[in-house]
Amino acid sequence: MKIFTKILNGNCAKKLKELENDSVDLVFTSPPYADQRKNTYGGIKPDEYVEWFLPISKEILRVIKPTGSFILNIKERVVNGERHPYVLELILAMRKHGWLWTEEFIWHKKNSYPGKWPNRFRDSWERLLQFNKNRKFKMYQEAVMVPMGDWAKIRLKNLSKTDKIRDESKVGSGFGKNISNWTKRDMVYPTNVIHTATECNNKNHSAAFPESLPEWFINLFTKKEDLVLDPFMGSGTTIKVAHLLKRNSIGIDIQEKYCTLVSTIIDQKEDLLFKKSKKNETNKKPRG
Amino acid sequence: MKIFTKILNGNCAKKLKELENDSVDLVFTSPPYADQRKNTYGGIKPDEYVEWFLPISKEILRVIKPTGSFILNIKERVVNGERHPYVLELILAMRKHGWLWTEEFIWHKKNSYPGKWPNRFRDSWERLLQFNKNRKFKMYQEAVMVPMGDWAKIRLKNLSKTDKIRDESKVGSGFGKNISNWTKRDMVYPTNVIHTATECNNKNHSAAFPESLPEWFINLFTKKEDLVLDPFMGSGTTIKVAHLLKRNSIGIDIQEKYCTLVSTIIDQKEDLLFKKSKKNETNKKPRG
DNA sequence: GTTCCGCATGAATCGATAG
DNA sequence: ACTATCGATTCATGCGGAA
Repeated sequence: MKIFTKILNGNCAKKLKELENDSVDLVFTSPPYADQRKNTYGGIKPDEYVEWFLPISKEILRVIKPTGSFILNIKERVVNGERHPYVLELILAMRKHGWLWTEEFIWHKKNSYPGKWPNRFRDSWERLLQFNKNRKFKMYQEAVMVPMGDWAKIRLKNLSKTDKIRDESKVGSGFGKNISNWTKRDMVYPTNVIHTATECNNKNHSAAFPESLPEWFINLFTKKEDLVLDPFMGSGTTIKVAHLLKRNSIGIDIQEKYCTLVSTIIDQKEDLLFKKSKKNETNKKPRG
Repeated sequence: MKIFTKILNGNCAKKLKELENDSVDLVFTSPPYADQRKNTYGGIKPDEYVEWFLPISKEILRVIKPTGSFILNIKERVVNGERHPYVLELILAMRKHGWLWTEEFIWHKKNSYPGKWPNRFRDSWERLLQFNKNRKFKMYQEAVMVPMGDWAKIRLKNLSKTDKIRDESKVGSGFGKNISNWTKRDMVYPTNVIHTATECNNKNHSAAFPESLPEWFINLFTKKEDLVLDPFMGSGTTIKVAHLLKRNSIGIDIQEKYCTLVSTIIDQKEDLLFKKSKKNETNKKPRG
């Protein structure tokens, strides 16, 4: 099984034109938010954000497979004490151009940026918007099942303490039966709220999101040898995870240094895969 | 201190006209979602939702104080496999009519039990949209401070049955010691993600949300003797909590049976307060 | 080999000050 | 009046060094 990883350096609106129609299984990306990343993307103004993003979303719509999914990680800024509506406007605009707004996952960032303001608490969540070309898309739900977590444990404990069978009728819909099934299994399906901490430990290169985020969506929407695309690659978290999970991938970034960096890392990993017998040459802490 | 609780029976668009300008400190409500509660509100169609809600939101804008807040609990339905955009359109429309969209809190319903559909996981969150008349509004942030900014941990601390279970993957390792650390540590401000278990304790009538939800916002945005309004009262959770927290309140509902029921409950509680020889201070720190 | 403490560091936001 | 920049605020996390 040979996996390819393509890194393209340039403006993604242009570079996307080089890709074929209906060829990508999953687009997972986190574009620069409005007024952020000024040094690299020129800091798109909130009022111009939709206009800036629409041409890119059109290209993504072209290159994605009818069965593919587009996950867009984005959050609106506060402007003059108010949430700026550009994300809402973007969703509506993308729908007009043919995208289906299938779902909105919530990424709950447990360690969000600190701060206290008179009118506001810390913003600790971001949107993960799912768009599709078609009502029928591929989704491998079993790939992201989780060990039965807090919910089930607490729930089961409470149930066992009180009575199991009586109260179920009120809640309805065979609640009790399902419960007993779940106790036999160890895995349950997750919900549409994902909680992960942001990684603040990278000394060399800060990633916008932790690896577990693209990992979850790559497992959910692709299988091995499928094609993953990140048109705003940045430090390459998506691409690296895709490679690790044996998915083909294409990353695009406007900054050459990121492209070089990610290429190097991917090459190193390929090397490691080859030399898998000698596992101790990594930069991991040598025990003793 | 004499607290009043007014229950109005009728269509809220009309009944709201009886209220005075700039008189309400907090509106907390959960309107019927599109296509829900067909028997009472005629099952508003998603496509007509904005049109239906706008006259009501205008009245709310009129009666709310310049320093007041409007918390709208709402979530869009899935229609034909796609999230319907009526909530997004509503936010944009309300902004055009003068509302400020200050914040979007996320209510994470932690114990909504797992479930799945072919293309969809369990939906375990809802929007709590905050709208304001003015950039300057009242917010009593200290009233909702928590020991270490995570509600889940609070819950774990309070639930002595389950105090061995940790929210995340970190198991073992002196969990009990950590608990004692939490109690020593100072109070911190929460974030804009609210975790609450969905309570299933209402025997007679299903409430849209647990009491802890309006409690949090009433504590955050009002002080004692302020006025709380819920124009879609339903089973009256908001009104009951407001009364408990010594806030004046007005509840409106189109169904007479709800109005009668809530009135009865409030009266009963007043009786209890009398007979209990006023030993009723909660463990919350009193304000004002 | 553990456990514990100290420290740096984030897709931030507000209000004040300066041009 | 409007934009641009700066300082103050604040907390979960994971690392490294120390007991």
